[in-house]
Amino acid sequence: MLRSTARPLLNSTINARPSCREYHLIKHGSRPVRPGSLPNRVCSAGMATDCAGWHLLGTPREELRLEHTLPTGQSFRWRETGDDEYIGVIGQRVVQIRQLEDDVAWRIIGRAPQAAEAEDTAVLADYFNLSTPLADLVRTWSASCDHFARIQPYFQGARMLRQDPTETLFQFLCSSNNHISRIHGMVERLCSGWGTRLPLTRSDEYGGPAHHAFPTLDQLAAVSEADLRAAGFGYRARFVTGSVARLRALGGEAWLATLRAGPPDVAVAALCTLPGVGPKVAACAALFSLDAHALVPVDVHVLALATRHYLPALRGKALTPALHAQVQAAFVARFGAHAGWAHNTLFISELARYRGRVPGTTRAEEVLLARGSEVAEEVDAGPDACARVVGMDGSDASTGKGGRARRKRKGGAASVASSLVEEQMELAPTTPPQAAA
DNA sequence: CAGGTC
DNA sequence: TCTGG
Repeated sequence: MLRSTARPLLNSTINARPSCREYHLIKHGSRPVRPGSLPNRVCSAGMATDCAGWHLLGTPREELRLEHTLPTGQSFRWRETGDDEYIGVIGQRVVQIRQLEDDVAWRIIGRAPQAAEAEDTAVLADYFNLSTPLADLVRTWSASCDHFARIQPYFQGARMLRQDPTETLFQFLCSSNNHISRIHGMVERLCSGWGTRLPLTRSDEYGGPAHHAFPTLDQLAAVSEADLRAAGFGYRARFVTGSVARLRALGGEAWLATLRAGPPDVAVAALCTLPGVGPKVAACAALFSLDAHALVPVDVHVLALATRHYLPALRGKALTPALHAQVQAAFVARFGAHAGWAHNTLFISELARYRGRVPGTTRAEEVLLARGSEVAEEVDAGPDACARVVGMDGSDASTGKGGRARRKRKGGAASVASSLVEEQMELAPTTPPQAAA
């Protein structure tokens, strides 16, 4: 399942690293990690066990930052277990992973019996999509978009994962009309309730909860709608049971995997035939698991940033399938074949927890981040360098029809102004990007 | 009260 | 139409 047939698993950076070397720069950001909290040495696959099983991924910080990749909404299978450290499940393996100053260390702490140790390195490289050089792409995106260039240094290493298709589809079935925290719980209950338990191999060092593989389609077929409602799925319970049935009729996991080889629009169309799967969920599943690197899942936040920077004429419009397509086209026109990856960095920069991280953000943008795009002109009419319509014939864009005339916001300019003050006060002190130098 | 799909 | 924040 995790075996890649479409591309080589490793890049030269990974292969070229030393087999076993000392940790030199054991730091988190600017804080040194206390001695003894990390193993003395790390090893490549197959080395002796005195290295405590740790390996280096070989990814400098421009290529992978865990905090921008694991807890930012593309997977709900990771739990933060420490400062810049996570435990999660990749396929049949329980993985402990830790951010270092200019690399990432990992080790396997549990596995199914059939998960061979010899495959560990390849499985990790595949999951983290290491054959795609993020830093090179970032340079081209920064040249194409001033807004991207400005925010990107604060969100380095926001890498797209290459997750299992079935797992990804059901994770994002849960995501519709829902928030990250709740999705996390639903996915966890799905796995612990019906997935195969993965035995720990280092139980002496780990006292946390048990870990489970994501349930197979056959295991999911045994789950009733009532089970799922009891597990807190709400009306999505029927989406899950319905999609399980339809998926099995179509050929199960193997059929889903064939979508990787075909064009992205075919994958999206196929996914949209499943109950509970619309354009957004389909784009998530395709981008996060089916190698559809150009796809952009358009939710309300992505729509907001797109109208702000690329498609001002769409301001105030509803998120219809046609609009979804327009935003998708604008992203591809600007960012190219890996537009979905570029969108990922932009999406993260919009998350509430990162608000205020980019210094010099205009007052208008702060209001927009908090309130949506409708009030932009009331506060700051300054045009952004990116705010040009891209990849459209201009039929609707030039007229602005249906755009700013319809403001359905609650509260007028006065409330905007007062919220501005609140916003400014809430802003965190401007922290420089940790690796801008 | 936010948040995609039917 | 569900439920956590």
